[in-house]
Parts: sequence; C-alpha cells; structure tokens
Amino acid sequence: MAYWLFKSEPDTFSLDDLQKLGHSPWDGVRNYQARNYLRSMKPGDQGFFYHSRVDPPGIAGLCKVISQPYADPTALDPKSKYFDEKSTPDNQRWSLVEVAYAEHFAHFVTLEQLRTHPNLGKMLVTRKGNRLSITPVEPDEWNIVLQLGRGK
DNA sequence: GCCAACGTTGGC
DNA sequence: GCCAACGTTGGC
Repeated sequence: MAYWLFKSEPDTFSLDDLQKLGHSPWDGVRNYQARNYLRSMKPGDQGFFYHSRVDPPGIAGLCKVISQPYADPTALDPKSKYFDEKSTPDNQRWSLVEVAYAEHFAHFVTLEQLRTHPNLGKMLVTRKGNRLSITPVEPDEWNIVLQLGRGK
C-alpha cells in the first residue's frame, strides 16, 4: 500500500465536497508525471487531501483510493473543460482513480508547518515551484503529518 | 491579482 | 532536437 498527496483548489473541489459525495473520480489530471503516479495507484492506497490556492495552503484531511486506474472519460468529452482533442478512444492519454472520503483532520496542517518541520523538509509538496497535483508520500512523512493533523 | 516556476507546443 | 513563445499553477 502506498501513500499519496492529492492537491486541489477548494474553490473547485474541497475535502468537504468529497465528504458530501462520499467518493468521486479524480478527473482532469493533464500532466504526464502526475498521470504516471495515478497509473501506479492501487485500491487501498491512502492520500492526503491538500488545499492549494487558499490562505493558508495545507492538508485538510485524508482520502482513500478505491478503484484501479482507468481512462479519464472527460478527455473525450468535448463539453468538458478537461477535453483533450488529442485523446481518442484508441489512444487514451489520461487516467484517473476513484477516491473516497476518509476524514477531516482535527488540525489543518499548513504548508508552513510542513516546511518548518525538521523531518518533513523533503516532502515534494514543500519544494519551491512544485506544480505536481499528485505526489508520492513516504511512510515516515505520512505518520508525522498524521500526528500533526490528528493532534494530541 | 501578481508573477516566478514550470510544462507543453510548434517552427525551424 | 532545440528553444522561444505561450499557457498554467500556486504561493504570496
């Protein structure tokens, strides 16, 4: 089982939104590196739900992968904002997984906290200029952030 | 809203 | 295959 960080702008799709829906396809990823991470996911993998472009940015809670990766149908839908004219039924460039709500952290873990924590400096999301919407998380990083988020 | 950082595109 | 131009992301 692997750990991931899923980034989303809460104005578009927040952890609250995922909670209301229960689960949702994580569609619209249009970056090859992020797509490759999606394609390596397995049901049961766990994820941080990160809120970007808000003040402060940070991790709001947890979600869980509940499907195998499959082709992102929005790439073939001309009406979707994620439509990709270079995708065809025979050549599906983009993938997604279904993600389920897991929990809200008692304490929102800010990007600042991640950056200043002595053992989290290597987290990819803290790197300057990082624009990947999905990044892998190391098990020790996962455990530290979990403690910060759940508080004690 | 600004703009640095980064990924993609396309002419050559 | 290079790289300038362009579009997007996301912290601030």
